[in-house]
Order: sequence, then structure tokens, then C-alpha cells
Amino acid sequence: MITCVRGTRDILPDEIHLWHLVERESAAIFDRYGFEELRLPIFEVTELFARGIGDTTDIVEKEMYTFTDRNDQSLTLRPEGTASLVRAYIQHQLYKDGGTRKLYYAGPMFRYERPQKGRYRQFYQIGAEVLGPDSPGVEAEVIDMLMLLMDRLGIGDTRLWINSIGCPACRPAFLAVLQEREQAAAGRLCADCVRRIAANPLRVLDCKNPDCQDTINSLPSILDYLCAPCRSHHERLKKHLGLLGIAYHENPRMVRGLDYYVKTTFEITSGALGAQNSLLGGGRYDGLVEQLGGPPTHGFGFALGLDRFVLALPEAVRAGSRPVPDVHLAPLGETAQELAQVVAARLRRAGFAVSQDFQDRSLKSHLRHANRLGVPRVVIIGDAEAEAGQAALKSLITGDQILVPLTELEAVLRQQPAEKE
RNA sequence: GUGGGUAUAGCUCAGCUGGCAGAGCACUGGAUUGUGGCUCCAGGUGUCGUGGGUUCAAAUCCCAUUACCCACCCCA
Repeated sequence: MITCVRGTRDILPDEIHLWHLVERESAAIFDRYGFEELRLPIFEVTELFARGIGDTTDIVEKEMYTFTDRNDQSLTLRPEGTASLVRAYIQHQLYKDGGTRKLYYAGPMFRYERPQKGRYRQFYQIGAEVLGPDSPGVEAEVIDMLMLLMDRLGIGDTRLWINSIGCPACRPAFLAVLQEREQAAAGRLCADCVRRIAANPLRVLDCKNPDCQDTINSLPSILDYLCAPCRSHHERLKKHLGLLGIAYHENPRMVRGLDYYVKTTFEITSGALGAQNSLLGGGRYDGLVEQLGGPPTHGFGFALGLDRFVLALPEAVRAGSRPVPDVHLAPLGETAQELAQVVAARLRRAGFAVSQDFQDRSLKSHLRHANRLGVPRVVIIGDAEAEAGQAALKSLITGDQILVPLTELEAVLRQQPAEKE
């Protein structure tokens, strides 16, 4: 048997309505905030990601699906969406079309990682980006949009974490101090931390080893080393969040895995997810457009993990049943099948969701089947009905049954809408 | 890349110190010649993940391997 490859999965009809729900709500809410969708290719030239994400990040160093096509060009299945979006923004000169562009995308991303709860090699993201303005108000607006989305989906038990990781003007000085202090404290840190001191001193702050926590807490905070513009930006963001009544946790130890972030970074975690508890994450990337060959442009955005949103949906929503037809046709015999087919076509054109059973089964079997489907009403057409040009319309909720001329079925169904379960 | 756990029917899982392959759910038919749900009866079609080994005999014990799950790591 051939199965889907490791880290990929089939999303079956039982689950897909949850995905539709998240996709529908996201699109509706993003639209309300003025975001426009664009669709991006699933693979790009490898260089785009190396330059955009940073070629020393884990993603680029060891997680990309890179291959050579028949023209010996190095291509990569996209591991994230922002680089592609910015490429499109530059390629089509969207910056010439007004000051601010608000764009969003959705689709599969690919990273070669060990699969785990909420982590797959092909996973799905919806991301939105605001290109143009530098305002903390934009950041608060985007976060507000996400709060509304999660509220609409019933996703609770979440926390918003914010941080500022400074900018090229202030971060290098902080990193130098941090590294120095970490080296001095190396004796009290775990082996992983010691290794990170040289490789990526920021990562030490993110260590979860309980024995390291006291030491890490004594390390300097980036927030104390921000330059004046960064500090002001951060304070204004907090003020805007306060105005919107959005609760946040400031976390100077939060670190992002992509090189392009500056100033504001944020993340929303969920208690419903397990170890991979990040529902979404994002931040500001003021230098990225320029770095990829565009004009100097401010950028702010996020990506949300669709797989994780679906996992975090509350039980009440998850338990929601699949959509069921409005009416089920149960024809008995060949003549009745033919009649029913025509009836089904007519009812569908009239807007009803109709299922017709083409299996030659007993009436009892038809009804049992309809009952399992949760269909509220069944149209029974047997020999007697067929001859008289009628059908028996039975409600599976009340058990009532009436004879209706086939030509009037549509009108009767419309007049007496049945309550679904 | 590193750990731990799991793998038996469509699904969820029992199956003990080796001895005929099981249950519940689901599905099909019947009890009711054309009326569902509740109840009762009947119905299994499975390379016991894969490959070796031990044994008279392996789902069970041993070795290897693959996949899945969870965690580290990293991130959405």
C-alpha cells in the first residue's frame, strides 16, 4: 500500500468543515480590516528564502525542500509566505499603487522537521502583511483583528506575548553585552545554553530548562537597551493595545527564528496545543523589502498556523456535525430511480441540497440510512407513487408522512421547512 | 539529529507466564411482503506493520527495520 509521505496528511471530509470554518472566518474578518488576498506560487528560486529569511537560520540551513529542476535551477518549496509576498510586492511594483498595501495569503508551507502534535512537514498558514506605514497603530490594528478572529472562532485559553527586539542601531550593542554576561554565567547554564552562547546568544533566553531559569532571569533585558526610537515605538504599541482593551504579556525573552524581524515581535500561544503551543507569530520587518531589491518600505505582519487553529477550536465547534442534505430521495425500483433523478435535478436547481440513493435497497434500509445521515426529510417513490405521479414525503423528525404530487414537491418543501437536528 | 511510547477488523481497542483470531462501535440482512431511531437475531472478507530468529507450536519471546504518536530541538 502506498501511503502519504511522512509529515503530510490527508484531511478527510470528517474534518474539512472545520478548515472551511477557519478559512471563511479569516477571509471575512481580514476583508473587514481592508486586507486583500493574493495567491502566490508554492515554489520559488532558492535564493529568495536564503536572502529573505537569513541563511544561518534553522529554516534555511536544514529544513528546506530544495531541488533542481530540469533546467538546473535551484528551487525550494516555500517554508513561509512573507518572502514570497514581498517578492510579488516588488515584482509588480505594488508600492506605486498608493501608500499602504494590506495583503494576505493562504496555503501550504513546507519544512523538513520531525513531525509532532501540531507540526507537520506540509502545514498550512494564513498570513497577512501591511506594507508601508511605520506606525505602532498598525500593529495594534492587526493584533485587534486577530483577537476578533479568535473570538469569532471560540478559541480561548490564549495569551498574547509582545516584545521588541530592537533594530540595527541598538541590537548589536545589546548582543555584545548579553554574550559577555552569558559567558560569565556559563558555569550555571545547561550544556545547550553554553553551546548557544556563541551560536546565538538570544536563544539562551528562550531555554526551558528549569535549572537555567534563575540565571537567565538575571541576564540583561533587551528592553533596557533599546534606542530611543525603538523604545518610543514599543511604548506607543503598548498604549494602543491598552486603548483597545487588549491584554498582553510583555516577554523580553521571546525570540523569533527569522532574521528579518526588527522592533515589534509578537506571538499568541494556546493552552490547547501541547508543546507546539504557538498559534501564530509575527512582527515588524522594516528592512526586508529593501533587502530583496525594493524601495525602503516598512512592513508588519504575521502568519497563523491553520493546522493549529483547527486543533484549538473548542469542543462545541469541533463536535458540530457535517452538513447534511435538506432532503433524501428513496426510490424503490428502476422506474422510481428514473423519476427520482429528475426530481432531484429540479430540487437542486431550486436550491435544496438533495441526496439520492442509487443503491437498490429496501425501504427500511433507505430510511435507516437517511436517519444515520441526519436528513430531516425523505421523499419515498415506489411503484404506487410513481404510477400516480406522487411521492410520499416523510419527516424523520415528527414521523409524519403526506402524499405530494411530484410537480408540487418543491413548493411543499418550501412551505414547510423542516427543522434540522 | 536525540529520546520515550505504540503498531491486531473500516474505527476504538482487548488478547496474561507461547496453544483454534476476539469485543464494542460501524456496516449488511432479518424480526416488520413498503416505513427510520429503541430492542432482539444473524453475518468477518484480518499479510496480527515488515523481515529474520527461537520453538513441536509465535499476535505473544528475541533481533532488526519501517511507520505513527509524544517530547527535545525548532517554529505556525
